[in-house]
Amino acid sequence: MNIKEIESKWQKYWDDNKSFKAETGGNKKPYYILVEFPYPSGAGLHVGHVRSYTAQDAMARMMRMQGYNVLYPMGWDAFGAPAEQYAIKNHIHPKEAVKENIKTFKAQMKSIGFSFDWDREFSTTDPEYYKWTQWQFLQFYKHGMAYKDTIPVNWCPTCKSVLSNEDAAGGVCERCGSQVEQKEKSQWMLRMGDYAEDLLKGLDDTNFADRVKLGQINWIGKSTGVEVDVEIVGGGKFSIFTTCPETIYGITFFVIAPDGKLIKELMDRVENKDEVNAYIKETALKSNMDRTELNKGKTGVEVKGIKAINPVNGKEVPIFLGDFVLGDYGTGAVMAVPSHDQRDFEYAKEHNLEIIQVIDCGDISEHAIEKTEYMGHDYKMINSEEFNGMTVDVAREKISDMLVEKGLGRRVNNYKMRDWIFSRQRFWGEPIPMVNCPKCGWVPLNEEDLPLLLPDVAEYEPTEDGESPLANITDWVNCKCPKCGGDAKRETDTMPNWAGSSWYFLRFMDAHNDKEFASMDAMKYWNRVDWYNGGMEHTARHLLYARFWVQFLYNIGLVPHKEMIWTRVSHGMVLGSDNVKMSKSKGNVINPDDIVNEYGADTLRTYEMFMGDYQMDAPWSTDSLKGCKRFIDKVARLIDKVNDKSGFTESLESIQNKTIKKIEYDLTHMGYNTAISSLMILTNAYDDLESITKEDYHLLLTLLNPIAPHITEELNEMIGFKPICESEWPKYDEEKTVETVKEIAVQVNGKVRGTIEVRVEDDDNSIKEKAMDNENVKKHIEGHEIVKVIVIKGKIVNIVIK
RNA sequence: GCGAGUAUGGCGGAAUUGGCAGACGCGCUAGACUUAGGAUCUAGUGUCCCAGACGUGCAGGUUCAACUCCUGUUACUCGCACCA
Repeated sequence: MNIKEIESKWQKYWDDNKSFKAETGGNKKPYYILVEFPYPSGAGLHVGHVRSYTAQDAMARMMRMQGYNVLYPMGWDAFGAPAEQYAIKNHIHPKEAVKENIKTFKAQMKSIGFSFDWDREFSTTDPEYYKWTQWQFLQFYKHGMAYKDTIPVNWCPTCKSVLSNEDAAGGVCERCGSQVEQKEKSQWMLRMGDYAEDLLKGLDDTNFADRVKLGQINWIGKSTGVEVDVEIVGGGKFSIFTTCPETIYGITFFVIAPDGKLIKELMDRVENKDEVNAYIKETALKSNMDRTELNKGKTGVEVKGIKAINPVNGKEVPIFLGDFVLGDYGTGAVMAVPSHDQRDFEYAKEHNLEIIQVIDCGDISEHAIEKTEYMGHDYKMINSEEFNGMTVDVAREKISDMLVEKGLGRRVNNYKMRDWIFSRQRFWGEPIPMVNCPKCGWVPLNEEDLPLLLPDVAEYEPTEDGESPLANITDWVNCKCPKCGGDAKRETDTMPNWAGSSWYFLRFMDAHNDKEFASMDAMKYWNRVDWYNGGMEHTARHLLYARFWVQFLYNIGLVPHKEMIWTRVSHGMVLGSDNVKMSKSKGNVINPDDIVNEYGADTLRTYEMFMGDYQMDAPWSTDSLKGCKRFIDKVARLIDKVNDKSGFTESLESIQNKTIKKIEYDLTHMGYNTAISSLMILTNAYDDLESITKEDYHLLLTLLNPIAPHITEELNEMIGFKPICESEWPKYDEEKTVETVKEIAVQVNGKVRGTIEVRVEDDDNSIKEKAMDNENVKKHIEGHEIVKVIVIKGKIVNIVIK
């Protein structure tokens, strides 16, 4: 039989026998392994998918044999712009395109032999699924977690389309190259900002890899500081946020955001309105553009006619507009202390403003000396009235206390993470189940009327003014208000791609439930995702959205844990053989189908596990792939060496036990490459012998099976064993993993001068004697004084001489 | 700029804890078997001035012993980028 036949034979066997079906319940210990479900693009499965799916597949296959009830599901994250674009071009419904793509992806996955439980398969675009995404949105709404707000969006005047930040990179429309503008739009928002602290704390209840936790922490971006009220000369006030209250006596001006609310309020009193308005306009054009290039200098204008008062010393200072201050972070206004903030320093130089040093930490004539440089030193305060002479960290606390006591300020935390903009002006997404009634305002759909289906039409160009294509479909838009029954209009925006992927792992626990998104019983049984693998590019945003979503569901009593994902790891990319990211334009794309056809699925799987450290990027190498093919062939050829003896070959005992232990460790610690290496070593040990027993061979095949499941099942059947996927994982004997006789190195002053054979039972003294007795060692210690001899059992002997 | 990660032969990469650096594989060299070899097998393969010395980006340090720990530094990759 050739490889193709063998592979389809076993794939059919697994399908027919539902070998990998995960039942909810039972006595076995549940274990939930999850890989990120893919976006089924027209390009088909990528070799990068194969890498992580194989890794987790190997883990799943081994753990099933070890007696776990393993849930290893697969589904489709199929809403999104590419399917919509494709559909517009070809005048078909995106669901048709998605159906085709899913078919391709599924066939590809099956041809590689992943042990997914296909009975739990679903797509985020299935009405049975997005019904519950909509239902959950309604819960957000009902708990005051969803609201409408007017915020600027990227707008391409040529394409008449709203663009994502990625599509508007550099301030130019990715599709047509026109200048992107800012347009105000009313959008649905989720109050994710309220969860910042909980999302930070929740990390303690996870086992995420350190670099993943750090990514989350950085994205949340907590900073602790003081919010200070500032009076305006002649009435009025505003607040600023600072993380450096110790520098407050160094304020020489304030800067407010051109896109903030404050300047609008003050506009009546502004003397140079034209200049200020021009600057506001200029900023609007610039915002969201790649500002790096544009901000070599610090632009800004003075707001003439208005002065602010430094709350701690009553000093009157000017107010400026500056686009480096963001309207939507903190209070939209900052105090400027040019002596101790480089950005303020540059601004002051540019606009000829006063610089007052308040920390005696050296020369500031060339650049500011910032917090990172002055904190942690014993620098003393100067020019700060009663705080003069205090060290910086003492002054920091004292000044904060003083501000709070005098009612001038409050200690607060600020977060970079904002509320979640939840509206997309797209057709191919979950419709937001809200109705706008002229009498009742925004009214949620009744839960029993879900799902709110997407209309079945084939034409959906975006509207002239940037509304979602749904706005053109009047039959769909016009509806009755669920509350008063009068004429009303539906919300035409749809949800972002991130919505459906924020809870899909819960659905897998109970995929066919039509009463709930998933039953509490099923979720309690599976407990949480034990092991979640995905790309580094999703460890910040997707994971954060998913955690936020789950924490909300937990708070309203719908899921059993506040964190439903225990371990999160991320894999490296598979690069082209030229060591850069695979892309059509570079012509370095490898199609997994071609590899399966030419070399077989087992070889592809083995190679992708062997190619390098799982967590790091690795370039594709067809030569290396061929090496893995040779290895598989070698394993297959060993069948000719199988003899009639029973039991295991004695001389192999130690290496066999060691290999079992190693594979178990490696497959659960992402050491896939070294797992294969140890299997190669075992194979070579077998190959060195005249013959091996059936048991020997069966063991090797079992150990290799999680990685190369087809050929191992076939060979295993040929020697008369029942299928490996229905067998138990072998057990090793710890005592037998230790070699009784071992060769260790003898060093003299840290340099290897010889080796000796030691037995496990040898004591330090006899090892020492053996070491001193070695011919070459003798030569090196002759005539020298021996200072000491270090014996590390089973490892090394080091003789220190003078 | 900030944060994180990485750096080991010609190449991909090993080295659970500080304990013989280069496992395993690729590539390469020589040979065997062959009508043939892009099959298979055998031997070799870090560098050099080869009884020895030097070698894990670079410069120091700690230690009997450092790829591993500490200090400084360089380059590259990724993420965020005026976050007060």
